[in-house]
Amino acid sequence: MGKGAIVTREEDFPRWYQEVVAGSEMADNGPVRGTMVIRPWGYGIWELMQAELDRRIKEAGAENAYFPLFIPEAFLKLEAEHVEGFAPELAVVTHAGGKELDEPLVVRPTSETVINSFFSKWIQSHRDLPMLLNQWANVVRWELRPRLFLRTSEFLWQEGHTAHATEDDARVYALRILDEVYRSTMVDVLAVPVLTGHKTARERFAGANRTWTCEGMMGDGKALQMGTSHELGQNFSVPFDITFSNASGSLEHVWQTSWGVSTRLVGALVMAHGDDFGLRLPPALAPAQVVVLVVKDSPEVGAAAVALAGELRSAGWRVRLDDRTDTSFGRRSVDWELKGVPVRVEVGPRDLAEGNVTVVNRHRRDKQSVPLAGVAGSVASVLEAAGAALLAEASAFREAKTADVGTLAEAIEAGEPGFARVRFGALGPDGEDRLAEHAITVRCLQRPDGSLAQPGDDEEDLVAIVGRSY
RNA sequence: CGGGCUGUGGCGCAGCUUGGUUAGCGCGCUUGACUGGGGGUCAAGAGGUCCCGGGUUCAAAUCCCGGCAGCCCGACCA
Repeated sequence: MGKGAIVTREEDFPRWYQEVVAGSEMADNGPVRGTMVIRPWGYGIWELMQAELDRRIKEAGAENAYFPLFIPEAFLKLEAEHVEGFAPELAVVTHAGGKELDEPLVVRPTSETVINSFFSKWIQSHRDLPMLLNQWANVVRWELRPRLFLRTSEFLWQEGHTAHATEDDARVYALRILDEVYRSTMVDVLAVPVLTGHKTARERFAGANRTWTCEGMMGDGKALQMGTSHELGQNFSVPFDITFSNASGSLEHVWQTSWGVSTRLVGALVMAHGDDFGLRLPPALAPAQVVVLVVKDSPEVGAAAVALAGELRSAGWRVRLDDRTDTSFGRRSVDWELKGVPVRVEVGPRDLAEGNVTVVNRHRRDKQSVPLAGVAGSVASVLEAAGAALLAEASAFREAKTADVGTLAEAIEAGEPGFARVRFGALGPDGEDRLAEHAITVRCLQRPDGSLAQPGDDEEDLVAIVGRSY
């Protein structure tokens, strides 16, 4: 890969990605196409992201559990829309134990059906509600056209599944997850601004009454659905017979939600913040926040680098010491730049002779000479400002690429390179079909002020955010 | 399943129109030297069933026929 490999241009994105976070095996894994390989650096980013999500999920009251990978085919068929939505992308096991199975087993594409089969046993009384479960697992969807991280045939995710006594409870919880877990992680941790809203009937999850979504804009102006939270109504509780005795002793079906985000978020992070020189990581998600680089080997330089790394570590930062002087300095510094490490501290004989080191800010790509005693402070100020700076940059970018329009034709024009905001009713009855002819979809619906739709709202009066998507 | 396109060392490609010595180039890899403040320079070297099968020809990576594989754009989607 030469200089100027870009993530902000779609066609260069996968190659770029592979070098830093992914293996090169995705499209080259024999018959198992489009599965996922994540290199250690990328997985380190995922682990940090996962910890942030997991903490918020627990704060929202859900507990982690684990359910089977294999699902009897009959389970999926219980909910008609659900099976119809997933049928084409199912991987099915027909043989096991050396013989053909009586009933094929589906490798889970999502776990509503297995989990609900347990909910029906576990839930008896209103005292069992709400039941709030989450599972970290990998799922398989045989995608027609996989794309590294953004749409792999196998992916790691978290899927939450809940059961509530009333429709209102379920909706409130779905929205709580959307805001306090998803939006919060995306904005505050990934530093990626998102629009929240709900999907049109055409775009929503198979089996949901309402799908809430977080939509981000990537560096090429395309949208990425970064997470969803569904109100499932009683669509699963009726066929799976999940009932409870209410306070007055009569039997009712539960109201449910499900919600998930995946390793796609790693893709979102790269696509939203990457520049011509590689990844740019918000410090919260950087496996190494600072790398101390030995420019050229000498006893003084080596000792100073070790001391600095120790000092920064005890200040609480994740620090890597790079003293591999058998590799050229240029190579190593470009490596860390490509990986997106927010700060590099370069210790070389020339600076050191004057009592200085060089502190490089990856996001802004500027460097300054700093006295040894001031390094900790200088590093801290870069790291503390970096997340907000990335968020501000991405927000400004999205705003610049978003147009308010009044007609379908204008929405198509503005939706090609970015987003268009248009009154949903203005698109007309076949509006979504017309948009689709230009590979444009309604990403979400919101109230004109950007807030979430409320139960009584007339959909025609909501604003549609339209654009091209991954 | 529609619409474009491509198969040539590990990766990316040129060569094919107009057949002709030993199939080139960049990156990567190995060894050595000089280096080291931005994927450094120089030298030497390893690595090829030109996707497969058949045909035309004195001669095929190149032309013809038939296969196979893969990619991109759409439909599906966290």
